[in-house]
Amino acid sequence: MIADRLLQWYDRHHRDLPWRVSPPMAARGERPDPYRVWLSEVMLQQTTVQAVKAYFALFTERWPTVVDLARAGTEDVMKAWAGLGYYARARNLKKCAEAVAFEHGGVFPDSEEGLKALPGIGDYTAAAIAAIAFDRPSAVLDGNVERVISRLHAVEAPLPAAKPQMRALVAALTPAGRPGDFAQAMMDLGATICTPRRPACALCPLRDDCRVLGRDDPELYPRKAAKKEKPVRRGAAFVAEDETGAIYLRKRGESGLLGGMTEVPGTGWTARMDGETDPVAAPFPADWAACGTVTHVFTHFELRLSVYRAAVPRAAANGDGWWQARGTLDGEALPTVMKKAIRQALPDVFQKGKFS
DNA sequence: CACCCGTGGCC
DNA sequence: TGGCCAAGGGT
Repeated sequence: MIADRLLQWYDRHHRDLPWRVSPPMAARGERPDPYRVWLSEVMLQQTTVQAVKAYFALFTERWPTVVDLARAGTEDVMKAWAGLGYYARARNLKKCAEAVAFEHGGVFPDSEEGLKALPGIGDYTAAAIAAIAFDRPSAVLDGNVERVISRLHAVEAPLPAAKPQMRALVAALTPAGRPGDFAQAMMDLGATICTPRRPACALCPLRDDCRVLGRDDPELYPRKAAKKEKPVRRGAAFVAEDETGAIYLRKRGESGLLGGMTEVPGTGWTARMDGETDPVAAPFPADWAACGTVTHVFTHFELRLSVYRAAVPRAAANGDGWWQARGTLDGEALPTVMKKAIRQALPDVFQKGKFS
C-alpha cells in the first residue's frame, strides 16, 4: 500500500519544524495546537519554510494564543508581517483570529467546512488544518502534492485545470489512520525528494509505484499552462529628510497592492515613462536630487522606481503622512520595495542585515 | 476562469 | 542573469 510505504518513510525522514508534533508524539495521541498549525499554514502560503521560521517564532512569542492575536492592534500585526509579502494574508489573519476568538469562543472549527468559512482559509489550508490538527482524512493538495501526485500517476492534463483530478487521486490515497502525518509526508516528499528540479528518484519510497519514472522526464510534471509575460511599470519615489534626519512616510490604502502598508511618497506606477524623470510630482517642493533607480519584481509586473532625495524643513511637509525618526524605521510596516527605495537614497538608514 | 497579490533563493 | 519556484486565497 502506497500510504503505508510513505508513512514508514516519514517516520524516518520527516523534517523537524517548529509548528510540528513529531510522529512518535503524534502516535501517542498528542495533537499540535490548532492555533500554531493555522498560523504556520497561512505563513507558508506561497512562502518558503526558511522565510517563515523567524516570523513564526516572533508571532508565537508575542501572541501565544489566537485570543492574544485577536486583541492585538492591526497596525502591530502589519508591522510584524512586513517583509513576508502578500499582505492581504496579514489582514485576513487578524480577521480570522477575531472570528475564532469572538465568534467561536476561542476554539478553531474542527471540520474542513467550518475552517473554510474563515477569512484567509481556502481549500488547501482548510484541508491541512483539519488533517494535521484534527486528524480528519481530508484531501490535502498543495504545490508539493500536485508535483508528487502528477508524477506518481503521470497526469497529462495541465494545471490549474487538472486540480480536481489531482484532488480525487489524493483523496483515494489518503488513509483513515494518520491522515495528518500522511499529508505532511506528501509535502515533505515533494520538498526533499520529489523536487521540481533534479528529483532524487533513487531515494524515493514510492519509486516502484511511480508511473513517470523510467518512462519520461519527471521534471516535465506537473504540466502547467503557459504563463503571461510580465509588463514593466515605472514610477518615482521621494525620500524627504528633515533637520533631524527623520524621514517622511505615509500609509497606503487598505486594499490592493501593498494594501495597508507604509510607503514613502511617490507617483503612481504606470506603463508609461512619466515617473522616471518627474520631480514635479513630488509631495512638496524641494531641491530633489535624483539618486538612481531600484528594480523590484512583483507577481505580475516589474517595477522600475526612480528615487529622489531632498532635505525638507519639517514645517514644509503638509501632506497626510508623518515624520519617522531615524533608527525607528525598522519597526515600521515597510514592504521590501520601500526599504529598497529608502536605502537607495540613504544607504545607512537601516540598522542591521539586509532589509530588517 | 483569469487576474490580482511579495519576496528571496536557486541554478 | 533571469526565469522559476515556494505548505494559495480573494474576487
